[in-house]
Amino acid sequence: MAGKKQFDMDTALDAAMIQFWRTGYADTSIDDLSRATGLNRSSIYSSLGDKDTLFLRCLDRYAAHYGEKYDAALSHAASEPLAAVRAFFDVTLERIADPELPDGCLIAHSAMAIPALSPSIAAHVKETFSLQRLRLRAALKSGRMTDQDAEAFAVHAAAVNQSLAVMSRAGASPTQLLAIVNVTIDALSHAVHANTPYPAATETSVAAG
Amino acid sequence: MAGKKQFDMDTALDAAMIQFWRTGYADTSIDDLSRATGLNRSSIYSSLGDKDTLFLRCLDRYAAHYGEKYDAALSHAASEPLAAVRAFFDVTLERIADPELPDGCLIAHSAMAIPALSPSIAAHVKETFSLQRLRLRAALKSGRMTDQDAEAFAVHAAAVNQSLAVMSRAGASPTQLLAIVNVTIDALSHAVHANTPYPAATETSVAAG
DNA sequence: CACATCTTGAACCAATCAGTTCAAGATACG
DNA sequence: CGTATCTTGAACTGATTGGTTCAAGATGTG
Repeated sequence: MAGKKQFDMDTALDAAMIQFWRTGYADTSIDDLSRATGLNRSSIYSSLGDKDTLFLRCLDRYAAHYGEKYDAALSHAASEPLAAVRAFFDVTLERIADPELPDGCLIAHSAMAIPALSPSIAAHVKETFSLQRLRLRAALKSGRMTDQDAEAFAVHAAAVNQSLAVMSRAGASPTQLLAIVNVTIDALSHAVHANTPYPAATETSVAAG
Repeated sequence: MAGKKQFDMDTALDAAMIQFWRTGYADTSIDDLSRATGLNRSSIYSSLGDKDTLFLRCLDRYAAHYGEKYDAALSHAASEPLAAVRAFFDVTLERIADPELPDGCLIAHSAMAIPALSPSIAAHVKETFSLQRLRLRAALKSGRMTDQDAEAFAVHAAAVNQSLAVMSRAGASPTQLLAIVNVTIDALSHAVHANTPYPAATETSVAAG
């Protein structure tokens, strides 16, 4: 088989990304990637680059793909901040619930491995984390929230969001993951209502159904 | 050098634990452990066991050491639930702030790596996570909190607690880590006060100083 | 058919991995 | 001193790592 493009680049990159996502940088060998993509060992090097280059591409691909989804979820934060943050978390919860995809999170896993990763990859991971926080902060600011509260809730929500990845790997049930999120949403609800001229504070239980 | 004990077992185990803690199971070689403990390669095998055995011992050591600290922090949860949970998080925050110790968290890192770990180690990690949740749940139940809320806040607090490890590795500042915790404490405060016969609800800002 | 292009598999390299073995040396005790 | 006990360093095995090279074969185009 040769002549012209023998494989779909997007499909191959997705397969590599999912492999890194599932087992992380350290526990993924070139042979694993070869098996996952269906590409030959030498084809990977010629088409996808060496391990570090490929990992960076997968990192960017992951960040871009879910970054778009997070952005879309938060897009109506100005009018409906609570629903927007709820939608934000739903992106992660649905991803975890999808049996086609690994649980965990490529970015969180990479962050944990930073002391063992190359400086350039580590910088990339930190950048991605920072972007997530800024994404949330901008959304919360666009809603009715003070700068201070937006800053605090943004970093909190970013932390809780990636904690879902760890908890899912540790065996937490979908119900428990939802409970984790609900506490945060509830806290956000109080903060939002505190800044609202209308005193609309209906106490809702935080426990997950 | 021979005759009788040439090294302190506790010191060696601590050194091995810290090495695993810093770089995780996959990125820690026997040579790394040899360097970290100061013990010879063959001494590690004869005294500390093979890599899996040693890792399990370090996992248990870590869980026991910080488990005690978490228990102590939560011990006065019945009378002061808010302060107890605050103290619980402080155990983690102080550990992260300690320059002698790695940031991150051995358990969280191991949980992330579960798909690549042996089943017995994976089970051990999940067990440790479960224990942490139960520890928090018991403490919250001993305070003025419904079973439902205690369950929800327990899993939320466990998630937020380990998220601090990931966020610290991702470059979050101590101020940001505190902000993450403050949102949770604030949410807990609302839930506790909601169940209190006295309506003592002073709205405190969630932003970290 | 012939040529150029691309992919493939396999062989190969040096480094590192976990794990074992063992003679040499240092100590404690009789 | 002599002997038993323990630790040590180093050598070694076999497997795996990331990475490279290249001849063979399959394809599209002229």
